[in-house]
Amino acid sequence: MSEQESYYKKKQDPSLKLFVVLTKAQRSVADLVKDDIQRYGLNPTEFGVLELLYHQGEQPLQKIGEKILLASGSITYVVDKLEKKEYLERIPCPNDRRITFASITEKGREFLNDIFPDHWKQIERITDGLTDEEKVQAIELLKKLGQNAEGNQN
Amino acid sequence: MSEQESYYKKKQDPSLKLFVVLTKAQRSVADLVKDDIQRYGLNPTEFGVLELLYHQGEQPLQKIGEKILLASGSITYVVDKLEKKEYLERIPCPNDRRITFASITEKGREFLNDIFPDHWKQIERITDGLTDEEKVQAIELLKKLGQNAEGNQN
DNA sequence: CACCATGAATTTTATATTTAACTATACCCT
DNA sequence: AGGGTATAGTTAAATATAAAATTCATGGTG
Repeated sequence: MSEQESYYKKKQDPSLKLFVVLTKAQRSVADLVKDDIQRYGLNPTEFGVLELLYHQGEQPLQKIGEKILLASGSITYVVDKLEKKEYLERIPCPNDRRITFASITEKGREFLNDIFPDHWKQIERITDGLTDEEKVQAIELLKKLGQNAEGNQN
Repeated sequence: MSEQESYYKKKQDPSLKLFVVLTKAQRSVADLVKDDIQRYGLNPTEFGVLELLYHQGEQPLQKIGEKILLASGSITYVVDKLEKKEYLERIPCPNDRRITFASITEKGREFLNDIFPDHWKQIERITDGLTDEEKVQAIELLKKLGQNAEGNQN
């Protein structure tokens, strides 16, 4: 089989196609969500950290890294930025002096309360290419795909 | 409705859930593909550019940026790197001296021919959480989602 | 108790990417 | 032809992220 034939055959392959289409869709969606978030003066990472603290309460920096998938050095960096904006504060752990908690401030909480409604509306708009039934389908498939891929990490 | 209730209600919302799950799945998959590509000494962007030239022939740098969604400054950067590795060369356009083409070299072509088979195998492995039928379903849904989101960019 | 392996956070360094400013060329248009 | 405007690519600066080295604290074990 020639190079060209081999390529055209491969382009039909569901695995490869899925990878390409997953990449593009996520990129398109993420770019629009990013535009939305930037209007509020945050980038998606900062927003993600703040959201985490809002919903799950104060966390050791370490844990934040695990949940948001960010290297420890990067955590220090974004927590610094959020602290400068006064949306969170560092709280030393009394029992274990190696540990520092990050905790959302009242200002941070109010900030999120202010922007959530419109933010959610934007996400609905951005994803309105699919009906609710299709979204549920997509969620199931993506969950399966993602969980399996994670498990493969060795 | 309290903040907490509002949050828990929102967590059920298919749009928001879809966004979260799309982000995570893509991240898991992309990380593994990245590991695969790095074994060959490239990062995903370099790989993407090279693949584009392999499949679609020489391109004005400008066009590469449009197709890969990369700012013009970044194009210069990755094309420089690929040129240093001798996987591509710059070719000035004779008709329009503003334009420079990037063209894959023989070395670059051989390189991709060497790695494609295993690369495809890896992608199959990474996506094997879904059956072929599910992949086809997911492709349709993601295509629809992505195209619609792109259209929203105004 | 003293030592050492581990773990958490920071610091530093490297890499990737975007944005903005700049240069050169081409096109238009009267 | 000349002047204005748009386009391609590069350069430089700013930002984001990852990777590696460093510091400090803890807990276990000989």
